[in-house]
Amino acid sequence: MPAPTTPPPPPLRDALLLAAEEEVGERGIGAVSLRAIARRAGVSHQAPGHHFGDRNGLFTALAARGFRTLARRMGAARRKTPADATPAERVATLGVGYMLFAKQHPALFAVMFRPELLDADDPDLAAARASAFGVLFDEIVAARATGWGRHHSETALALTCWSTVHGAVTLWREGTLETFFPGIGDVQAVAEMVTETLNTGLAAEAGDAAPATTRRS
Amino acid sequence: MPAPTTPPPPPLRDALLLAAEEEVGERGIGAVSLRAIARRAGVSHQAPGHHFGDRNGLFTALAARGFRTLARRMGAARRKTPADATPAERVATLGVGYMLFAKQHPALFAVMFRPELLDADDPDLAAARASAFGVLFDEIVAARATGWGRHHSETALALTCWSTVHGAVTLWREGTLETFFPGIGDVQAVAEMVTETLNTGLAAEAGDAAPATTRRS
DNA sequence: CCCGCCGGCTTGACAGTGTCAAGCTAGCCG
DNA sequence: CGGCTAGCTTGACACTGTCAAGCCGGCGGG
Repeated sequence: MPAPTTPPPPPLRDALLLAAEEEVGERGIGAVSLRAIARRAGVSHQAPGHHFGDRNGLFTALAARGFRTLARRMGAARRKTPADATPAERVATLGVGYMLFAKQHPALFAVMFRPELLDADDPDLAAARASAFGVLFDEIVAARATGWGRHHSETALALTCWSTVHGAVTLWREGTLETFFPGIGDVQAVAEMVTETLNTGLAAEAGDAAPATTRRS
Repeated sequence: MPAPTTPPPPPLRDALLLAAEEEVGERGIGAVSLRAIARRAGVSHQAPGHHFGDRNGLFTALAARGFRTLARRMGAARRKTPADATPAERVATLGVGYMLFAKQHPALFAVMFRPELLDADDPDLAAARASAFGVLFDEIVAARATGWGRHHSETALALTCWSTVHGAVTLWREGTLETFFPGIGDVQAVAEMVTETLNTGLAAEAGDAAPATTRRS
């Protein structure tokens, strides 16, 4: 009874998703068409429609795949952080991982947060998205249990951290950051800057003589 | 010599931009077409092309208009803050204004940050965008001069604040926030939550007995 | 053995799209 | 009065997403 419900998925499905990712990466999300994807995969113009129903169906499947690899990537990043890392560092590592993912898989990231391309109520997409977010949320809950950000609700912490990295990488992708902060550098630099600023706290410094620092060394 | 370079712009231009905004608001950014905009404005299918060159030309003009009203709105919000407000409050007010703008003008906001719809090197768009960002940046520089966030560069502060509010409102618009934080409330509530969390500082609390607070009362 | 069926994919058609090219018309200047 | 130009229309074309029907090879039951 390995998988009576899902017989081995036809390889064409995966080939189409791969072709879609490549096409988005080359032409850009605004100029991609189902027919071009089909051409790239070497099949008929309607093959995507056959497998995914319609346009949104294909992009939904692609986004779900994106959320799954994001979850995997963040999980791996978390596992690789040294055991003696501070809670702030652990959360920051996850944030940097989030932003690096967006750089390494621009086509996936472009689709994942474009609601008009997605079936909002697709259960597979919802599950994939939840699993990715769960990695972040679990880490924040664990960090808060050690005192980090303990004066805020878990909701407020997760919301703010996620918003910051998501906003930063979104603006970076558009080239907006490079326009307003010339020479600001790569995503890595941007990521470290925002995570450090967020972690250190702003208002607290106005009254303190020494800044509360994030790094141990 | 009032305006020898720009003769009074034909009213149809404005009518088309208005029709475009309405159309985006109703059908959504993904389903809007030049022909539908022309129909709504009661003109021929090629009138938009005549005035704006092509699809991106129209959306670029619309985005520029959006950045101008955003700049105006943030300027007004800044002028309305009480004279005895703390620097942190002044910056937070601007952030909340940014997010409220996105709620009140969803169609404009949708176009403003969608690079594949815009002519990246349009000077009018660049100027409008810079003026909006300038309001935020000036406020942050002024706040930092009083000690707020003084251990960070102006770049780091502006980048982090902007990223946070931009990310929060982006995620909110997609409905993602309501999915993961059910009952989190309106943009206003989200905005106050992230600005307060950002202002208070996280890591600082791990070592301090009392939280560094943002509010005076 | 053969016949029908069914999943996987193709072919054909259609309305709708963005854009190029040419045409129209009203108002102005000489 | 003749021609020019700005502002808009009309016509055409290639391309898109999607609906409908068709093809075909392998499988199970008689």
